[in-house]
Amino acid sequence: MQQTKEITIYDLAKALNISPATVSRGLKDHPAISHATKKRIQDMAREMGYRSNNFASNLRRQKTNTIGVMVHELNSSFITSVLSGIEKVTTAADYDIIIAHSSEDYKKEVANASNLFHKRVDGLITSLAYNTENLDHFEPFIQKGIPLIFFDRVEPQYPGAKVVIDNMKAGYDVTSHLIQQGCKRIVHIAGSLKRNVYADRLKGYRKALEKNKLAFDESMVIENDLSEVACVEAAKKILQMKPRPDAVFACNDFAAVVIMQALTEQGIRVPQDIAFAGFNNDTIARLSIPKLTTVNYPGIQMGEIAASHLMSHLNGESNIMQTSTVIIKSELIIRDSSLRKK
Amino acid sequence: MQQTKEITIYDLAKALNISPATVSRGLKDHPAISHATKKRIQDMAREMGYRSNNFASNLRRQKTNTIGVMVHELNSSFITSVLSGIEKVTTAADYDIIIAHSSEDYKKEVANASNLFHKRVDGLITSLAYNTENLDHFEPFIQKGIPLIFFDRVEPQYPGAKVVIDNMKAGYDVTSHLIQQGCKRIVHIAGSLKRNVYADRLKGYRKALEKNKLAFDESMVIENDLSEVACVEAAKKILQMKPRPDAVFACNDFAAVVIMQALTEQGIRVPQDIAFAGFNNDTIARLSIPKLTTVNYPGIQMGEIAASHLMSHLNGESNIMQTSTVIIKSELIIRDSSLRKK
DNA sequence: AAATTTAATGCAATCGGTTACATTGATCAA
DNA sequence: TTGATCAATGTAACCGATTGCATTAAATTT
Repeated sequence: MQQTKEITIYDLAKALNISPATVSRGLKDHPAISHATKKRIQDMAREMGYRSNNFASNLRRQKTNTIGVMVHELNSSFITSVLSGIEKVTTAADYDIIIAHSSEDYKKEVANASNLFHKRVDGLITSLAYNTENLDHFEPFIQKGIPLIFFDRVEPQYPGAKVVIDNMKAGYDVTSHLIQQGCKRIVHIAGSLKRNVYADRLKGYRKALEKNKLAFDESMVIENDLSEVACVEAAKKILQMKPRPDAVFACNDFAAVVIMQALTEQGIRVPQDIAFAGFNNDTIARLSIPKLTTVNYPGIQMGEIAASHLMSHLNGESNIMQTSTVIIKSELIIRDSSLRKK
Repeated sequence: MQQTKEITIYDLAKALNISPATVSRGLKDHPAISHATKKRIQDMAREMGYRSNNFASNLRRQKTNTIGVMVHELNSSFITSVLSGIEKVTTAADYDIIIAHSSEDYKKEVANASNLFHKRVDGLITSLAYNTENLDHFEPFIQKGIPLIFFDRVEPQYPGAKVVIDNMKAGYDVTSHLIQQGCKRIVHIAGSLKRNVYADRLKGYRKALEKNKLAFDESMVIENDLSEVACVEAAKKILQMKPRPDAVFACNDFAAVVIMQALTEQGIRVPQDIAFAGFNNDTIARLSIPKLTTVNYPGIQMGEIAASHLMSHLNGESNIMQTSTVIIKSELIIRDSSLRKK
């Protein structure tokens, strides 16, 4: 608790009998400072326990070297992959990141945006919350010309930079696969259809049905918030459907596993009675019994691409507003939950 | 991209023909400012799109109103619960939090600590990484009197504030439960025994064996990093043990489920042939088949307690260095994976 | 009416780095 | 020898909000 007084470059300057300017330069390897002086400065800094004051520096430089990352949740392996992709790139470019999560809540997303804005991040990477209604909270960033890049859950109308996968194609692929396995009555569990990712997967689902001359039945699509409670509810609904569906394509792995479990408890066999497919390739997809067919989401790559676009914009090497949407490849991973033919 | 010039309190002052000091006070509801003036200031601020400069403020106040939270991973529901507990308390106290995660890597933990130190957080809440060897990287905080509070994974030697559960008791309870279910050859999957949480659970395991007059067999304890690969490896080892074990008590749910799945694939029935218990009550414990017996970790409460201790220290209401260890209650959750008797 | 208290606002120094623009002394070319 | 060039360092003005200490005017007391 001895509350050592904070050492500043002025203290170092006095101790070394040189000017604060020289100290400042010496600490950051400025070319004009002689090697000998640099060493003296750095040694003294270490000895006296100096730590630079970021605020003073940021205040003067009008730059924070920090970027904000806003996500809807932390607890999916997709999101943590994206984060690690972002971190890899930003760390290399000597930027810090501040992670904010909205717990899928629009209001909290708004609060987080405002917070990051006041923390003066140099740029922002974002995936929208489940129930985000508009992009007004990003206006301040746009006004000040702070670069913005959306990934995964994006707003189709927004004209700026986005990094996504082709959700329609992925939805199409999953559904086609189920059809190939002999399924004809496929339930689709969708998240909020306001979100591009869910709306597009539904489109892909419909397209696959059409292509295979299967009728689209509105009552086979269940839109909910993908929570455990909602999925247990959905499972009940599925049990009551007549004739019974022979496949479930859920918009994420968690939902798929919850429903799969609820049905298994009722004595339904997977995949023989009902085949299952999820989305995201979360850890749980490998740990369920049977293992879950899903779509691999290249999270790390997504994070890397988003971050490196942002970095190159900040370096003036490119303009993010001219960057069109980047679409990353995803891939279907077939596992036991949908394999009815060998 | 119009890069509007940043508005400062000086601009507001000029526009309103008053002093910057009054503007500063008016913006933060200082009692000495008249109601009318306050309103004029706040209206003008809104109109001109003013945003306060945190750096200038922090620099002047020598305080950031930000606390750092360092965790080993983000992808467990235990950790996200702790975070939400912390957020609840800090938000109410008007503090921001910066979350840093080490991906279970000591080096990254060191880097994060240094980063947060330079960001000048007013306090730090931490759970150690898997392979953290010492607490040297916290020295700077201690030197400057920045309050520090550890939770969950703590260093027993550290004399300051800690929030933990009674891991020994929890380990004892789990093991006793398995024994009650008729298990006599119980494998224990431990994480790094350098970490208190794992070492203590092992102690509890041994104590329960002793109490029930079962011999402790070193070869029944497998210490690994709890990764998927290591657990698959462990499952193989278990298969080769003769006579075959009749229970597995793993130090987290993920490990338990991975091993359970690997054994199930070999035709072993759970819980009849081998009973299972995990730890943490992660989501996956409810989604596995059979559902997993585990120990509930009161994450939210842990976060709340850690944060509120920190807040009251920062408010000068108490001294964190005098706070002894806080032990929170955990509880055994019995599910199908260990129920051999009804 | 004079003295005192209270309310509202202003002045100016301060927080600690950064950097454009000197300054100094030394080295080199002519 | 003189002027030019260069390397190394110094000077001082920022960046924007905060706050102790005035100051002024209005309200209240004596």
